[in-house]
Amino acid sequence: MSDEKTKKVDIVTVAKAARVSASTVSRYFNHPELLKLQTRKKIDSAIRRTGYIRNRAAQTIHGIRSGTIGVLVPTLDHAIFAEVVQAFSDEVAKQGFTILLASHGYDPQREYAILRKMLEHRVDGIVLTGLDHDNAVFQLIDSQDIPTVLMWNYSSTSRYPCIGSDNELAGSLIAEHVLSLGHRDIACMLPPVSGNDRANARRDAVMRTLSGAGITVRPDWQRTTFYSISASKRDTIDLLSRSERPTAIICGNDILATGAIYGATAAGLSVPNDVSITGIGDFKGAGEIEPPLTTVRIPAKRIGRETGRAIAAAIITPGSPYAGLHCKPELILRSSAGLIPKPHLP
Amino acid sequence: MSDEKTKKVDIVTVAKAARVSASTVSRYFNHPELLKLQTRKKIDSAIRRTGYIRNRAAQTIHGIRSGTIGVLVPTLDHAIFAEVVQAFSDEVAKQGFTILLASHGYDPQREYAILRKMLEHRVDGIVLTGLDHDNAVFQLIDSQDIPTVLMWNYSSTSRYPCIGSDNELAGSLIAEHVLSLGHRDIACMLPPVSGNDRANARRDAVMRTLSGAGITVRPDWQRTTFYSISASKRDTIDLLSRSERPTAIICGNDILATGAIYGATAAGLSVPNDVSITGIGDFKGAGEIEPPLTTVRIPAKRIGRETGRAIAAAIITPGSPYAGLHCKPELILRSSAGLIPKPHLP
DNA sequence: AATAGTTTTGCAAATGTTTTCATAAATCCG
DNA sequence: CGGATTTATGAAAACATTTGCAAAACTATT
Repeated sequence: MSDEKTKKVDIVTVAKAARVSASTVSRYFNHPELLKLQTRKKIDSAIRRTGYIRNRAAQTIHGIRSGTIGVLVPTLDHAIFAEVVQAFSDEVAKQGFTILLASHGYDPQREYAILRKMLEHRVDGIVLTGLDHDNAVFQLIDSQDIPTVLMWNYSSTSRYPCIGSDNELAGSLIAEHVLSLGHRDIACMLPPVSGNDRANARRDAVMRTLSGAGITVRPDWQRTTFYSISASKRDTIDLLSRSERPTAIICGNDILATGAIYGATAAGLSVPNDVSITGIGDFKGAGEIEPPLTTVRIPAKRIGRETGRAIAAAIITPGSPYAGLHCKPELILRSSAGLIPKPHLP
Repeated sequence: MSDEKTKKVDIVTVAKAARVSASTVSRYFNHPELLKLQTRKKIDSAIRRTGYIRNRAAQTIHGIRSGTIGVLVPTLDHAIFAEVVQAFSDEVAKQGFTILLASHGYDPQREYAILRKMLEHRVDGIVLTGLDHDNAVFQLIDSQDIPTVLMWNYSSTSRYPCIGSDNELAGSLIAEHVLSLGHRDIACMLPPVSGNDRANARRDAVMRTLSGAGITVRPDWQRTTFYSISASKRDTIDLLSRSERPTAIICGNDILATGAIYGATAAGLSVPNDVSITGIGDFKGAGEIEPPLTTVRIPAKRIGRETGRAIAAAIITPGSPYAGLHCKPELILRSSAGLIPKPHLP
C-alpha cells in the first residue's frame, strides 16, 4: 500500500506522483469542481498510491476551521453527562466536527487551564457545562470571541447562550409534587453544591418551595450526600433507622434516589407505603427500578442534540446570532412517591 | 485586557510589544532557560497585554507533537465506557494531553472514517476499543506507524498492544461459579454480538463452559437482549412467567443483570431464593442493588488508567516498545446468586 | 486559421510557528 | 582595558498547506 519513497507523504509528494502542482492537489480537496475529471482521477490514484492523509494543522493556520469543538464537562463518571456528550457528539459529527473533550472535576482553576489549552488547539467552538464559571473563563472567551454555549442549565438571565433545563424549576416541581401528596415530614438528600450551580439551583428551589408551604426541614433531615449510590444508601439507612423518620425523601438527583430506594428496601421499609422517594433527572433506567422512580425529567439527549445543533450553526454561519433554548424539565409520575400513608403523629 | 491594535495576536505581535524578535518569544515558551530574566519579564508582560494564545496548529506542522490522543469508543451511553474514558482522560491530562473523542456506534465503516479524521488532526496516539477492527483500520495504523493501544479487551495473541480484561476468562469464571452452585437449568441473556468482540468472547466462553459440564441451554432460554435495563426487565419477566423456568440467569453484563433483578422482583420472585442472577462488569452501583449483584469485575478505571499511562509513555519515548497488560477479571461474590434452592423437578 | 472567451493549471506569497546559524552583548581573565 | 569566552538575541529558512493572480490550454466563433 505505502510505497513511493518512504515516510513523509505530503501534498507535494502526491503532486509529483500525479504530475501536477501542489496547488492542484489542494484544489482537489477544497474545490474539486474546478478540476478536469481527468486530473481528478490522476490525483485520486496518486493519493491512493502514496497513502496521503491531509494535514489539518497546516490548514488551520490559514484561518480555516479546525473542525473541532471543545467540550468541557465536570466529569464523565456520571452517566448523565456521558449521555449528553454522546448526543452532542453524534449531532456535530454529522456536520464533520470532532470533539476535544476534557473534564475539570468541578475545579474552576482546572477549567480555566483546559479552556486555554483548547483555544491553543484553535477549536471552532466551546461548550461549557453549567452557568457559573470563573470570571477569567468568561474573559478569555470574550477576548477570543469564539462561539460558546453553556450547556445543561438554563437561565434567561445568562450572559451567554445556554441550552438546558431550569434547575430551579425542576427543584420546585418536585417539591410541590411531594407537598401535594400531603407530606410534611420531609427529608432532603442533596449533593455537595460547591462549584455546581445545577445542584445549587435545585437545593434553593426545593428549600424555598417547602418553606413557602410553611415547612422547615429539620437539620438532621438535611443530608449532604456525595454523588454515589453507596453513599446515599448508607445515609438513607441511617436516616430511616431513627425513632422519628420522614414520610418522604426528596433527593437531588436520580443516583441519590436510587441509593435511597435500595436503602429503604434494605431497612425493611416499603416504598412508597412507608416512605416516598423522589429524584431529579430521569436517568436511564429510572423507570425500571422497583419501584419505578417518580422524578423530574431533565432531557439529557435533547440538550446534547440541541447544543450540538446550535454551536455547529454558530460556527458555520459566523454572524448569525444564536440564542439559548430552554429544554423544560417535566414531572414524571411513577410509583416511588405516594400519598402520605397516615397522619404522622410523633 | 485586550487592547494592542485589534484581532490576530500572533507571536510577532507579542514580539513587537516586547521589543524583541519572534524567535525570542518562541524561546520564551520552549526554552525559557535560554533567556535573560529581564527579557522573560518583558515578554511575560507583553503576552499578558496582548492576550496572546499560542497556536498549536502552527507548532504541529513542524512535526512537534499535537498533544492530542484520539480515543474511539463504540458509545458513551454505556456508563462503563464513560468510566474508562474518564480514567484515561485524567491520566493523560497529567502529561498534558487532550483527548479527541469520537464514537462509532459499533459501525466498522464509521470507525475507519473517524480514524482517518483523527490522523488528519495529527493525533499523537490512537486508542481503540476492543480487539476486532476492520482490516482497513489496521492497515491505516500500520501505514502511519503511530502509537496505538487496543483498550478494554485482552488477548495474548493480539497483533497490537492491548490493555484490558480477557472476556473469555470473565465468561467462564461466572459460568463456572453458577455451575458450582449446583444450577443446571440455566438461562442466558446476552447482548447482540455483531461488531462487538467483547460480547462475543463472553458468549462463547459461557456456552463452552456450560456444555463442558454437559449442559446445553434450551433455545428459548437463550435470549439476545439489547443493552438496556428496560429490555432486560421485559425479557426476564417473559422468561420467568413460563411454566418451566430456569434456576439461574447468566447475564452478559451488569446492565442486563440489573434489569433481570428488577424483572424477577416485578414477577414476584425472590432473588436468589427463586432464581439466581449474575452479571459481568461490576459496574458502579452493582454492589448496592437489592440484592447486591454477583458478578465478575472488569476493572474499568484501572484499564483506563493503564491505557493512558502506556500510550503517553509510548508517545513521549518514541522508540520504547510498549507491551499490553492483562487487567484480570475477578469473580465478585455477592448475594444475587445462591445455591440451587431445591432439586428442580419439572 | 485567427481571435476571443472560458476553463484549467501553476507560480509564488502568505499563514504562525520553530530552529539553525550567525552575530551582538555580556562576562571573565590576566 | 583588550581579547577570549560565554551567553543572549535576531534573521532567515523551513514546515504543509491555501489562494490570488497570471499563464496556459482548450473551445467556440467567425
